[in-house]
Amino acid sequence: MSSEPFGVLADPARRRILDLLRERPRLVGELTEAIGLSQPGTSKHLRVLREAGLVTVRPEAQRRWYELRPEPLAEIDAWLTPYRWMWADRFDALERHLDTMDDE
Amino acid sequence: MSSEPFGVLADPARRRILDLLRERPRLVGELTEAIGLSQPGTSKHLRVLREAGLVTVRPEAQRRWYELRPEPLAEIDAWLTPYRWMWADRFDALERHLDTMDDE
DNA sequence: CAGGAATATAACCGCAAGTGCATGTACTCG
DNA sequence: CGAGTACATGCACTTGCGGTTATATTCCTG
Repeated sequence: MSSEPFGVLADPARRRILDLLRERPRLVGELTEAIGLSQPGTSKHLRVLREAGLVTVRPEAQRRWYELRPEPLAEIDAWLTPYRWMWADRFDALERHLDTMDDE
Repeated sequence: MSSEPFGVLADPARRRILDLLRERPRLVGELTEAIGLSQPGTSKHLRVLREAGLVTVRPEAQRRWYELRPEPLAEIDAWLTPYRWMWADRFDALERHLDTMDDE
C-alpha cells in the first residue's frame, strides 16, 4: 500500500481534498461535489488519506466529518529541506541582507 | 504524462537519485549501482526526472553527467506552505516570538 | 576497423491504482 | 417498521507504472 505521504499526494484529487479541509472539516458530500468525482470515488480517496494519517473522521449519525491532520506532511517537508536553499536565487535576498548588515 | 513534480517524487528510487545528485553530478553507472536497479531501469527514472525538469544532462563522450535542477521542487514547497505552520507545535516558538515583541 | 564501454530505447510483463456501477450498512424520521 | 439519506465496500475493467531482457547507438581505444 502506498501509505507513503509522497505517493498519497501524487493524486491531484487528494491534494484538492486536503486543500479543502485546510479551511474547515467537511462532509463527504461536499468533497464529492467539489472535486467532481463520484461519491464512491471520493470515499476511496478519503480511505487512502485516512490510512496515511492525513485525515481523521468524526462520525455524526450517518454523516462523517473529515478533518485535516497535517502531521504526516512533515515528512515531505523534511525531505525538501536540504533542497530549499537551492532554487530561489537567494542572491538578491542574501545581498540585501548583507547590505543591511553593512548599514548597521 | 505525469510530468508533475508530485508524481515524480512518488517513487522512492527517484527521490534517492535526487538525493545523490544533491552532493554532486553523477554518471548513470554510479546511480545504477547506488539504487540497486538495472541500468535501463535507472535510465527510465532519469528520463522521467529529465522531463520534469528536475535534472539536466551534460554528455561527455559516451558518458552522461546528470546534475540536479531543483527549481521544480519549488512547486511542492509552495503547495506545502499553507500547511507548514500546522504540524510543528509552534506554540513555544510563537510564544517566544511574542515575548520578544513585548520586550521591545 | 574491430571491440568494448556507457547509455538509451524497445518490447514485454505483472500488478496495483483509479474509476464507474452496483450493493451493503448504519442511522433518522415518519 | 419502512423509506430515505449518507457513506463505505465489492467487483469489474482499464490503464499506466515500474521492472527486466534484448537491442540499438555512440564514442573511445588498440
